[in-house]
Amino acid sequence: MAKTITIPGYDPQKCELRSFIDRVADKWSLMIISLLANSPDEKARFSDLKKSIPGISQRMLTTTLRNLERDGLVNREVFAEVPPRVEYQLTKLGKNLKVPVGQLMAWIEGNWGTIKKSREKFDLKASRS
Amino acid sequence: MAKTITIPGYDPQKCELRSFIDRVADKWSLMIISLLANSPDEKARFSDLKKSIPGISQRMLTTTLRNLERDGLVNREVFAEVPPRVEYQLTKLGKNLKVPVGQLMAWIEGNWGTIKKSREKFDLKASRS
DNA sequence: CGGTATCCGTTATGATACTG
DNA sequence: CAGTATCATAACGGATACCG
Repeated sequence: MAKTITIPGYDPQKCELRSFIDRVADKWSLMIISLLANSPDEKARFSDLKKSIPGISQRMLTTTLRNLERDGLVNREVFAEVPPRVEYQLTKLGKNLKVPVGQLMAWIEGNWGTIKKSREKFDLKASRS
Repeated sequence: MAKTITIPGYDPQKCELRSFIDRVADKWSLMIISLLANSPDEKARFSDLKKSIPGISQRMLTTTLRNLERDGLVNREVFAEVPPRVEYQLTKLGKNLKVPVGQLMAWIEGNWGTIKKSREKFDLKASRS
């Protein structure tokens, strides 16, 4: 009979982990959080973010920032200027998240080579069958 | 003129960060890694994982495990028994990833309440416009 | 500059049925 | 038990056009 594995201090039924994973783990969020974390004052304007993230569309940048704002990770400040300026800054909660996210990014950076090799090996083996 | 923000020690052009984020950050991977990390011996069989992850379909569990295996994070061992038994175990690399993933999960666990409140507040404000 | 609205193809994922 | 195969559909996300 199958055993249920449990994670200490975490109940998958109670905490809808998935809801948050969908945020941290979507296509652009981690990237945006890392960029903000490494900006002066942990703050950047829309166009800077757009320029700093290769391949992101305006639509997705807007959408992702809104979601981060909704989660209280990012603050949005509009300046009444012409042309308009909008700045995004990590909130206290966002700055806090910076730590684990930074460690994850560092891990990826450090192990990317190994992962790539593993993928090649796996794909090669798969193609021979 | 827009400034490009850079992350120290990480070049978005060189390391295809996105490829890996897509893995760690997809719908089920973090969950599976955490479960394996908290299993005895960091090892569990297919049916245990299935039972421990509310809502996952058999297809997605298979797919996700294959991808984790491809990245060298998880090892798959088939036992020639009837009925068959298949065990998945974190590799050395996977055990290593455990650390940053665990911290992220702990962060989520600790801040989930705050995030939920922020969402409610945001949605309420949005509905009044 | 920093959006929003719309259209639309691609991908991700669930349901279901079948298999060694 | 642990898959695979097939189908259907929902969600994602890019391109484009337009606006304050």
